[in-house]
Amino acid sequence: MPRAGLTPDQLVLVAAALADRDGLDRVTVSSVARQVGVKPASVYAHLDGADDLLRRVTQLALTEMAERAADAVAGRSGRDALEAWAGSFRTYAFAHPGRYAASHRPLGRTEALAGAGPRHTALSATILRGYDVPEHDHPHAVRLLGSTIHGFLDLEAAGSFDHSAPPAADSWPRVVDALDALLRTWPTP
Amino acid sequence: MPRAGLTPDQLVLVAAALADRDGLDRVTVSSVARQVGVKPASVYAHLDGADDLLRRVTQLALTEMAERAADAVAGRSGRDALEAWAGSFRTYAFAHPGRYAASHRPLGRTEALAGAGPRHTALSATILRGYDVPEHDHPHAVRLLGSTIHGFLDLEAAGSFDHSAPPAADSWPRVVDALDALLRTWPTP
DNA sequence: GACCCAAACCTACACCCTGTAGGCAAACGT
DNA sequence: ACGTTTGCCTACAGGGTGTAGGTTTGGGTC
Repeated sequence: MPRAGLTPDQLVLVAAALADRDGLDRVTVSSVARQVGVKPASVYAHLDGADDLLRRVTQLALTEMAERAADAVAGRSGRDALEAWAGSFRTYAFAHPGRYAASHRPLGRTEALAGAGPRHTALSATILRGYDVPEHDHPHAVRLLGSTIHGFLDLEAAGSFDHSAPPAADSWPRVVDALDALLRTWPTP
Repeated sequence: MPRAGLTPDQLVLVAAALADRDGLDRVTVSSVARQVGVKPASVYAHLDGADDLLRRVTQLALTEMAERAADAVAGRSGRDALEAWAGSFRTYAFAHPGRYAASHRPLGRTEALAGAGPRHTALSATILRGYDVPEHDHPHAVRLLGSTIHGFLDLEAAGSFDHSAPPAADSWPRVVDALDALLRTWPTP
């Protein structure tokens, strides 16, 4: 019986590919083992079980999204930056639906702070720098942006927009428009 | 062995209660059977398996949410209506986290149209009636509202706001403010 | 009131996934 | 060449899904 030469990172990449192809719920220790031609028990030597596997896929997705978002924002500001930033998430969600779904899984405080979380925070701050939102409202504005973008992509992926016209793709630019308008005329109570 | 007198609706209520108490992922044919004091196989006489069970919980949640939202909006308009409408979802999400999670599960076209979907659509239309959004932009506006509210509640439930100040509850009114402002000054490209 | 039948619930089973224990063999260092 | 470590294995326990087929229960019928 030849050795497959497994590594945790390789297994995580396989799991991510499987998530994108078959859906996140089909990612199991067994399916990953099958995919790499190994028995399930062997996987446990490299990963701490199913939870650990999924947590790592989540981290991978968050990291990849932060990279792509940073690339998209680079050299842009204001509305351009917002559009590119939001668009990078949508592109990623389409290209990697399983990874994107994984990115929503709750993480512990430690993992969240150790992973790509801070990079996402920094990127949001970059976006806001192009607008006149008061400093102390930044957390609210960041949460608003995150909520709207996440909500839209989540509902779009779930097919919630499929039952009414027009196509979801038509609404996306309007949603980005709306967020831009909102940041330009940020309401203070 | 006395009869338990199971009905599909009763099993779905048990499943919903289980979802709220233990999390949606703990809702299985087996756990529901255990809860009502019956063997798993017996449940299959009343439901078409795990998928059917979860689909029915989804429908239940959507229906309950439509009812509460309708109650909240009744007699209000404009900003008041928006606030009450959005608030009803948040209240529901807190009171019934498992049901709320179930409400996100994708439904087939037929089920979506047969269930509470149209009632939610009608309610959204009621909200928009209090603002001057052009008729042909209504779908976009509805999607924006839905995306932001769903996104916020989803991220809040996942604990994504727990790692930064201030508490998520502080951001909620600001998000509703923002949506109100947006609908009042709806941007047309 | 006895009887019959359909429904409700059961046992038993096959299959898949998780996770642990312990075995064998390949690769590595000396 | 020879241990030792490491990688992958088999075997198994435990739990979930779903099916097949048996048994009991309770309501309708005469």
